[in-house]
Amino acid sequence: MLVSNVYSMADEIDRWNPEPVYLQLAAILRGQIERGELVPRQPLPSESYLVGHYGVSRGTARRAVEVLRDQGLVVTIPQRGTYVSER
Amino acid sequence: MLVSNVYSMADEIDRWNPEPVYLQLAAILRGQIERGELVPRQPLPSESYLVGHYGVSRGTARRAVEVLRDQGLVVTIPQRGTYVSER
DNA sequence: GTACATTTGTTCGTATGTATA
DNA sequence: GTATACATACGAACAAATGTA
Repeated sequence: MLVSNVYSMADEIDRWNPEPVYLQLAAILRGQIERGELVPRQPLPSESYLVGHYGVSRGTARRAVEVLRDQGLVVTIPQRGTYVSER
Repeated sequence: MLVSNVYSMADEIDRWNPEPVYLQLAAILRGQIERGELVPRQPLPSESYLVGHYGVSRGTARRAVEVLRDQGLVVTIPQRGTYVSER
């Protein structure tokens, strides 16, 4: 079959995974960007969405976004939102 | 010369100093209060600032501030900040 | 123009787990 | 065993700017 044998991440937080939750979430979002599910110039899910959808605290969500920001994948505009970087 | 021969603390944590880090940090902040660098009714540096500036964990920063609070040098207002006491 | 909701920024309280001296 | 220290993670509250009805 034509399905990739590299199974995609479930896009869920695994509480048994020793990897910190904020890094797991950063990896999930990074994957969505790389797969084009999150598009440049489009807003990232808000912090409160991440909180509700992934079941993490706001601090953890913020930290995940911070990782992506440090990697240049997203840009945050205060009081507006965080957007996927161009390029 | 007129410079005091009591050398001021470098306002840095000394990892070789057997004195606990939280007590060193408390002493640094106490010195800043006594020298008037931190003024009554003005906010103390935030926990996150102390974490970043002195390279300590949040728990350690909190313990340092706790010491000052126990000594009546500062007052903490929940969700607001910690302030240098008057008097 | 006003009121409200949304979103990020910031701060504080608390708890757990791990490591080290 | 105790004290110290760090990293992680939860929750809560308030401020400020923005967008919209």
